[in-house]
Amino acid sequence: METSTEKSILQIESYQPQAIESKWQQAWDESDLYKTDTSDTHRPKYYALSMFPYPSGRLHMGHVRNYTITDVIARFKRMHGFNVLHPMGWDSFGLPAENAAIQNKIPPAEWTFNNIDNMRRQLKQLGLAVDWDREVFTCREDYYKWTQWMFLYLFQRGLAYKKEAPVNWCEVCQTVLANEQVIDGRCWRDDSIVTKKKLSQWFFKITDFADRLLANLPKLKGWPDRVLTMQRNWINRSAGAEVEFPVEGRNIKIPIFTTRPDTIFGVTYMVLAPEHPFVELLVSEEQRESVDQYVELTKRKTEIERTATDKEKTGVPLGINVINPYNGETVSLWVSDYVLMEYGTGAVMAVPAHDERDFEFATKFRLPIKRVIENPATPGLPLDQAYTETGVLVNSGEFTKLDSETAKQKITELAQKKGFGREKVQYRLRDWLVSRQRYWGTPIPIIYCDKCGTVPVPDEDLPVRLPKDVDFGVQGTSPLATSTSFRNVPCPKCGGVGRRETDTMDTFVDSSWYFLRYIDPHNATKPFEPSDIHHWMPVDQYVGGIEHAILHLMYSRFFMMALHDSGWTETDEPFKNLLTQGMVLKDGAKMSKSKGNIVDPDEIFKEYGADTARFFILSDSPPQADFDWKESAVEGCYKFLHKVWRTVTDRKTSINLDLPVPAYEEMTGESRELYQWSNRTIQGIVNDIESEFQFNTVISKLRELVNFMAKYEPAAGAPDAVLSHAVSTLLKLLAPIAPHLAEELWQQMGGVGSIHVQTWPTHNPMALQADTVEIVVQINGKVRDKFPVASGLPKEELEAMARQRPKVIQNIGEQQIVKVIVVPDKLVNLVVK
RNA sequence: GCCCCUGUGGCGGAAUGGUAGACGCUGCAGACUUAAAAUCUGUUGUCCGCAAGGACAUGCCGGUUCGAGUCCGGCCAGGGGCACCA
Repeated sequence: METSTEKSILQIESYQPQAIESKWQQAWDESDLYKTDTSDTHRPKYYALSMFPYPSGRLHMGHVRNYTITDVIARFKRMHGFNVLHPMGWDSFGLPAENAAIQNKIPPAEWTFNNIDNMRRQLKQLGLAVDWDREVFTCREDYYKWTQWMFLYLFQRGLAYKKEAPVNWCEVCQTVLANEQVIDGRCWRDDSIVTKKKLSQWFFKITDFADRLLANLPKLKGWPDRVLTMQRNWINRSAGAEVEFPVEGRNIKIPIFTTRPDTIFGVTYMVLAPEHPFVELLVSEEQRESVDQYVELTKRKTEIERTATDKEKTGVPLGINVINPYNGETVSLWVSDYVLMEYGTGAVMAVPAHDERDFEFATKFRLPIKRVIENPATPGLPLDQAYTETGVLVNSGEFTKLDSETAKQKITELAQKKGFGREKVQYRLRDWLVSRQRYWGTPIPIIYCDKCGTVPVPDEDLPVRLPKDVDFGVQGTSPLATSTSFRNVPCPKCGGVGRRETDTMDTFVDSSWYFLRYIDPHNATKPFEPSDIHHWMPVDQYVGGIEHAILHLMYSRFFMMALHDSGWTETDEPFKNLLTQGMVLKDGAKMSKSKGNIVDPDEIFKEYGADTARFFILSDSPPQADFDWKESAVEGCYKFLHKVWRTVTDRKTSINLDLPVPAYEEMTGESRELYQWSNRTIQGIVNDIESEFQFNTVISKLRELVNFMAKYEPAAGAPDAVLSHAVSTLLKLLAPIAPHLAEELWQQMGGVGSIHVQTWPTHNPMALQADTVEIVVQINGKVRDKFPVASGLPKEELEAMARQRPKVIQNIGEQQIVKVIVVPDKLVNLVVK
């Protein structure tokens, strides 16, 4: 039986993560260890940023992974002498708070702040080196006041406007959605089918920046290719021409957009989108009934039904012709839903010979197919499908025999000269719809007045506060409309009767500038101080999920450009380097409530401690790849941290961190080898971190070092200088990943000051190479023998040694050595014939 | 259809053109223990062989090279983005 005294001694001596973690978290907090003085410009700056969380109430492993990665980077940079800014905040407006309000009768603010309190506790338990004085909350007045300011900033520059348009409506969320929030015709949030509604809504003119958003992409060298490609696809620039086709017998011209003006002599009909205003205007009396029917039918289709590519083409003629301005030919005008009103001009010239869709349509409705580009593979043969390549023009009047590229130019030039067309660049990107018919968001600071029209709320009246006297359950309109005190206000311009805009902003507006507020979070007179932004922006390393590849990352780029253009920021790109971390899986499957395979961070903290969680989540996969959470592997990490503890504390009597390291030349045997291990580890880890933060290999190198240390027998009697150096090195290298354990051992070994303000160890270049190396002997590239040798021997000597190896002699036999390749310290390859 | 990424043991994954499988997880065998836990040691790609050793192995087929997981060309498979975008 052990006595209680023995037990307590045992407890102190063994690794107790929970005890040391809360102890150090408190100590760091009290000593303001992680506060950032943003006015200190002596040290180089480093801005490490995680995508801030939505306060759902509980941290999930995706958060743990995201914030651990950023935290390790921040700590690593701090130990490298950077003045590091590593903030945290809350993307705290949004629909779930409102749903909770309806379901549980809790005010959205209360629900949100309760969640924040719990999640902040969890983040602190994770041991993040975050400056909590800079915490921002997008749902708090001191933040959304400036989101409103941003809206007005855009409004005053013509970049925020209201228009009536067919917009995406989600029946479940009871609000409109931005194009970026509709995925395959479904709502990004709840997967329900999105319908079109014609509504008057606020938009941000992101299309004004389409070219710049695209042109800057190659400059973002620190971004993953994947994300750049996604943004490029989303913006989708096409260069071509706009050409006007006059309507026969009417004084109307229909503009069309085409990327293939070289095929314009092959136009055999023209098509309008069903929503095109000219449909109503141009339809003949005979065709009116069938056209009306067709348009009506289209309206009832969902976006998914309409845009299915495998669907058979449908359409109706309008009973009127248009004239091709190039050759005077008259061709019939049709309406069909394969033409989209939102893209180009909502009208297309149809060239069935050289466009697949037109070919299909023309075949079905027996419309003429006229070839104007020669297919070199089948010259003169009838087309059985559209030939969509470029080539040499035929049947094209004066442009015949030109190649497509030249023809495009000349044909466009002619239109320009004659005034019926021009060069045009078209983007797929649409303006960003920012109105939401929801309560829990930033109110749009606009007042409508019958006399003055749309009036911005003056800056001094900001913030426009969210009212509390609202009915959350109201359908189809913003709950803000149910507050009469909110809604009815005097016009700021004339003092007459006015009424407030009752929609709130898309929460993506809130998150489009939060990284600027962190730099100057308490500024009461401006959203931020421009000179501080100049120093701190761009963000040096942004870390977050791939799901924001388009949405948040493009919106933020747009905001930055808009702010830059009036001198508010020096740079026009917010994020210099971007790391998109992979998902956290559990035994190969995505963690989800429905599968019941969620691993709760709190349980892990309780059972193993935060250091194990941090260590494990970095260990098994590189940060960009998906990560599989395996219980047995967590256990392995926990055991390793115990091993670190034992390895260091067991050798305490041999450790003196102040002891100078003897000259390398004087080291011998095991201790010389240990010193080499320490130095190789330092160099290897720095390389791993600098090449895209490969923390998984950082961890394997730490394990190798500890494995060697665990077997190392310190010199008896006096403190061991080389071992002390190894311990000091190990703890510093471990500090960013397992900050609590490293701090505790550092203090126990007599370290001065926090380990987290120590300078990162540097390697001794002399000690990187082991004293003996194994030379591989290859014959014709195949390994035939190996032998140990002192490192650094010259090539000739290695070759001579290799030639004398019995195995080599035996293997070569009668054959002649025709060539020898020697890689010093590595291999000798004998080429024989 | 267009564009991007990824293919390596039972698993996660390592490999500046130079010993493929580091480091782990799992499994197996053993030591310590009355026993268990913890810890430690060995072993763990496949096939042939008692062994020494040998052959085959990085999705497939070619090429460059003294030497290819790595570079080049062509396929195949998986994942992702865009898509009746004119």
